Amino acid sequence: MASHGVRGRSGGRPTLEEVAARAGVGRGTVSRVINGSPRVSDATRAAVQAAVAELGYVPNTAARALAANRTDAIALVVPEPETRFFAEPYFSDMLRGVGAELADTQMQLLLIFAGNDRERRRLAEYLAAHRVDGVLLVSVHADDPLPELLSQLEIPAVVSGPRSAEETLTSVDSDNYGGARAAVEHLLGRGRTRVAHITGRLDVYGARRRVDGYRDALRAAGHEVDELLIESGDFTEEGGRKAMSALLSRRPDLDAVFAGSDVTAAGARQVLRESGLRIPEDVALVGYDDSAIARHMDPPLTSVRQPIDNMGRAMIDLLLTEISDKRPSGLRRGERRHAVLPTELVVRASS
Amino acid sequence: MASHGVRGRSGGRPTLEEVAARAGVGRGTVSRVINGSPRVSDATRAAVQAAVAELGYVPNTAARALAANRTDAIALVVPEPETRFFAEPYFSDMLRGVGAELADTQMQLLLIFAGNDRERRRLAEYLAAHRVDGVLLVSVHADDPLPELLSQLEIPAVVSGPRSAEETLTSVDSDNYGGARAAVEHLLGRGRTRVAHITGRLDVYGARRRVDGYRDALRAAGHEVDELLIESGDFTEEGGRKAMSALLSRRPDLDAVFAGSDVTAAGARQVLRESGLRIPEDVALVGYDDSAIARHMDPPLTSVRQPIDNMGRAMIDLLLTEISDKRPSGLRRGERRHAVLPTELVVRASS
DNA sequence: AGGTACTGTGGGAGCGCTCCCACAAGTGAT
DNA sequence: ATCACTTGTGGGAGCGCTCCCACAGTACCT
Repeated sequence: MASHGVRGRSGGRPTLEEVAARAGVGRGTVSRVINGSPRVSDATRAAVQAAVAELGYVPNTAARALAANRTDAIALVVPEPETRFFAEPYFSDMLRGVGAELADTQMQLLLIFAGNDRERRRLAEYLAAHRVDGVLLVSVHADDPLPELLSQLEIPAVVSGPRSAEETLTSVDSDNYGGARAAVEHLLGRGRTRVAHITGRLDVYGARRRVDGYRDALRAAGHEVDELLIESGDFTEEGGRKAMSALLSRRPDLDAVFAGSDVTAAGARQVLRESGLRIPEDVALVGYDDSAIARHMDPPLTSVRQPIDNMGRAMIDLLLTEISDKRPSGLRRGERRHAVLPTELVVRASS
Repeated sequence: MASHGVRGRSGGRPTLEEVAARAGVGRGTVSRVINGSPRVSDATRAAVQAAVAELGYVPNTAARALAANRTDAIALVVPEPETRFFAEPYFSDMLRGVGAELADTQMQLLLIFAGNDRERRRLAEYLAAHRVDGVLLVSVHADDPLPELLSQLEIPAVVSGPRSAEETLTSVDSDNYGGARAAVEHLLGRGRTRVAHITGRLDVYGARRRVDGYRDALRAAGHEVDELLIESGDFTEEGGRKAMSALLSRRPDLDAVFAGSDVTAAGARQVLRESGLRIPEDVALVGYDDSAIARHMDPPLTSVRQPIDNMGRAMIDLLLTEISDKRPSGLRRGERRHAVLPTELVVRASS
């Protein structure tokens, strides 16, 4: 009878029960101490902590997860192939912020790629098994079924880069509107009067917000918006080249360009050079993202920096709130939250 | 009484018991089907599978982990800061291999950085809590306490790049000896007779093996080893420059250089150029790693490619075997294993 | 006929925790 | 003295699974 279920005993690790015995208290009390409940007297707490230290007690995560119905893990879902993940600094910055914010939590971060169908199916299973308490979604496409799945499964989730102004998921974004506005105001402040804009992909909400910022900056400064100075791009270098050519043929007298991304700006720069225009003497150029390209361009590119790591931190913040809001059975506190973080204009030689 | 412990019920997910009831069998039988035990009749299996499908049953990982004393998760531990992880293609290649090999398993991969003391402490706690069934260690330093901790906790582990010929952990490595030997034989085959070698950091086992390969290739071809043609480097570009200068001053008549890494080769190349020596006409150059540098160098660099993604696959393979060897209580089958994967010489214009 | 073996199955016990009810003891208002 | 709280504590029940023992049924030897 004594030697009945010695089977598992997970490598002889001490259990809550043993700690309780050692400290001369009940199981519940040890649990309370471990979980930081305030309803424990100081003396008892000290005794329990001593026992924990002596025995080298470490809670069994699986048992906790089973009893409490939570996993203490959250997933960072990257809906891109791994290659892109490594190539774009966006993700590593994001990961850094997320990691930092999570460091003094006991939450575990899982990195999950969902770049192809197979991986997406696996992710769906994973979520169906409720193996995480919450999900961080970086850059979702407008038609992605994932958000729907998440709310169906009632899994808390936070998305970076909302899909629209009516985003249903809690979201974190940088201030695209404000960033664009600051960029244009900077150009106007430098005495430029005919500021063009090469947009990003307009099915991306953030790109549309940048256009809004561009327009409002002009209006606020008393200029009227010349639609011929707006040309849509797609975030790529090639798109930047095409758009720049179009703009130059329509408005050869333009004296500044605000590009939707640094890469786009790089494309625009090529065309400007080929047209014999000097940067910034003839045409000032401003990009967006403040990526490595911006720093290494000739001349160095003025650009709008997004606080990506802080976005990561904010995402964790919101997610943890959602998770704990959900915990006390049923009733949900707080509304859908949308955090918008300020951007910063980094002025360099191109403007 | 009926509504007693409805508390958790994890979002109303069906349980094993419910599947059993639906299929008209016992709990044990369902468990057997789920876990692919062969001791189930075909008819019963079909009935259970139908019930599983109808109910949309997904096993509860926590319960399984608790009962079976395993986690179905393994950790990929990167003993470097995150920045390095993103910067070096080594890790992304490794991750790709690991991911691919794990794809048709139900094992979950955790990526854990242990670049600073804080992270290392966190990792230690993590391992102490036995939150993973096994650990993949990529590139351990000779004095790292991690291997010791792992064997103390009896956690299966596989390391890439053994620390010595007596590595105690199961290891996977590429054939440094063979790769070096092939490189040197290639140079000799091209008619070079005075082949120098700039080594890697000699506290790294793989670098020492490359020196062995270099020596043996020369001897096998009937040359004797000229110690003045060997200069130690440290895998860096600066180290390559210094070593090359030293070699040139000692042996101005050398006609080939085998460098310990592509980066080292890049350093050597600079010095050769500055000395007015042409590559490959005057001096042939071969690197190691076949990194992006090699392809983009002028002239493109002949280099030894390591099958990093396959190393990742092999590591998973070995780790899974260790884990399952450990499972059936106590007795360990098989010895410490050391896999060595073949390298490939990629010939380009520099030799 | 009796043994011995194997196949397939049901279900008890137990994994280590959290949750919550019960209850003792103390505190203050009535 | 009584009631009503509050604070601190113990421990039962239960989370959903796996493991393993027990046992019925069948098959194949002596």
